Amino acid sequence: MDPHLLRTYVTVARVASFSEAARELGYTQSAVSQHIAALEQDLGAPLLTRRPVAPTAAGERLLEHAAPLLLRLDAARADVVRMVGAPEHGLTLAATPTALGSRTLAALPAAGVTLRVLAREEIPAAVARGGAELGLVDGLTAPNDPLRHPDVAPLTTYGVGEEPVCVLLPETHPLARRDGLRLADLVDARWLDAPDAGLPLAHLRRANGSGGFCPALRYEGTDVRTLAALAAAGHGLTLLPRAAATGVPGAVAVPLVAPRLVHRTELVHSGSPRGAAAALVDKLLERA
Amino acid sequence: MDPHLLRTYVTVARVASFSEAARELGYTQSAVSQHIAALEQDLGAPLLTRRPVAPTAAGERLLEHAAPLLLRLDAARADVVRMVGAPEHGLTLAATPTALGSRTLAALPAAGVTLRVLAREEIPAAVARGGAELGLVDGLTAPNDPLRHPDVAPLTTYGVGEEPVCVLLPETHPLARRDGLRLADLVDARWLDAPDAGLPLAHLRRANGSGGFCPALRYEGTDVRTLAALAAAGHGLTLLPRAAATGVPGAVAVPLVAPRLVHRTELVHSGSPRGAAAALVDKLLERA
DNA sequence: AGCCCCCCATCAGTGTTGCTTATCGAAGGT
DNA sequence: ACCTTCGATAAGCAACACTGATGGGGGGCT
Repeated sequence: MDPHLLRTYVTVARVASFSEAARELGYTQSAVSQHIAALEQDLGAPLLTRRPVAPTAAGERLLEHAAPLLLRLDAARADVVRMVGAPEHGLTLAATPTALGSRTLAALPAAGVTLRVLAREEIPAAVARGGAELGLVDGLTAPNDPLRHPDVAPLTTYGVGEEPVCVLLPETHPLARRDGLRLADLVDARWLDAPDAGLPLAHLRRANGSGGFCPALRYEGTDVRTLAALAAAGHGLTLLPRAAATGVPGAVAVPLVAPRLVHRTELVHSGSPRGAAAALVDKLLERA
Repeated sequence: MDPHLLRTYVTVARVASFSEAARELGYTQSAVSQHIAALEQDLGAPLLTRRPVAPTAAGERLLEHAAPLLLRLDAARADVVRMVGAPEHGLTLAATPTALGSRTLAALPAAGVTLRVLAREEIPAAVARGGAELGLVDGLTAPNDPLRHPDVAPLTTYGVGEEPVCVLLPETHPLARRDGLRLADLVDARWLDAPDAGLPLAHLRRANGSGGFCPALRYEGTDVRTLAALAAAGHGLTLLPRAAATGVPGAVAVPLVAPRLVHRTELVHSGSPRGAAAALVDKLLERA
């Protein structure tokens, strides 16, 4: 179970080709073939069908393990190297679009910041790997409940703020005049599924304890304005933190009153931040 | 960052000796020395001080990563091998002592079961490694909230039951006549700290949102009767699920009424259980 | 059908790696 | 001051991992 073997295995599984994987990894096709054979012999079972190349049942299982494993490996090396190497000057911050409130933006230092907008699940990974010193993740929870992050590595998280959640509806929507909405009444509505820009429907399903919330349109970008425009145009409802939901032309933001959910954003970093990262952490926390 | 190097590194750090680690791993002292040197060169920093052998700051950091990493590696191999190998006949169940309610015990098949009582945090690891097919973990949460497990591997968990929580007090205790107790009133009481037998104080601190709950006596065994006897003898309070707290001679069990916490037990397994394990899972879930 | 091409498996060869044995310098105990 | 113990280093050897070449089997195109 050498990590190298695992790495070639996942690439082979991804590109569904030995030769292509070899090219990608800079090996010969022969080496890749031997890697897979070694893994299969080690585990005592075929992992891939050949022609077409596709994971077997055991292979699927291994895939589930391999990705987080390799991620953790990268995270470990990055974490140790980071605390050894010189504190770089630039500061990279990975965040979801909805996690970037005005307070956060105001706290950023004037220069030398790289802001990287990523999908929600990629942020802990990016911070762990060292692609970003700090991460801002948001999500839906009960007040004061921490978010659930994929546990990719030993990361530290702090809550940096909670905000009410609103449903964004077109002005013409029959419910647009309400003062507050109950989630249970919206189970059968048409929803936008925008896991990277808005708040994921999966959080809603979990909060509501049941299924429903079938998506009418799926938006795969990370641009909140587009998402809001989609909602205003009547393509479906979406949830946004209040600040992001107000002032959208053609749409109104109605607070969600039941269940009691908040839009919570958390700061995540690995180990002990240094330099500009540490300063930003302090700045964000002192007012939290 | 070969796992072999990592493994020798953690053993060296554990036993604080190159030579001793070499003996334990079946290497020569020279090999161990080279392993550590390779790691240090790879990461670009010393990981251990020599004479005495102790981890440096970077080494400490690496240690935090290494243990879960190696665990996941074992878990991956065990998981794949498990679904390939023949379904063994015996069934091994790992559980905390307080997770074993009468309902669970009644559901066990008549023969061929190995029951392994472990500390709370070891159970997910044991299930992941394949040391047990199934695990039963318990803990304190808000009603219907899932427990938080250390995320050692992709494991599946189901709730199998929730039960009221009681404070176990000596009969002579001034609060023993109460119908219910509030946690906030007990912050400054003397508590037993029995992380493996009872319910960990850390859960309490988290639920109560603050510190306090300083332990008067620490009990490191896994025997609930002893723990109850300690409480009855006045060495400190402890929390137990109602079933385990009732009928203790010399002690009374008073329900905890605020905050609303329940003793929740969850069934954890990895992948798809087969044979006797699958039967037990069904049996436990159908009545949940 | 026949042909060709692409893909994966296998084999032999080779450079590198990883472990062992042997030896040295340094620190601590007696 | 001696001896023991511990970790670092050097040299040698065996196993390993990768390369390049070759072979067999399918699918697609004509």
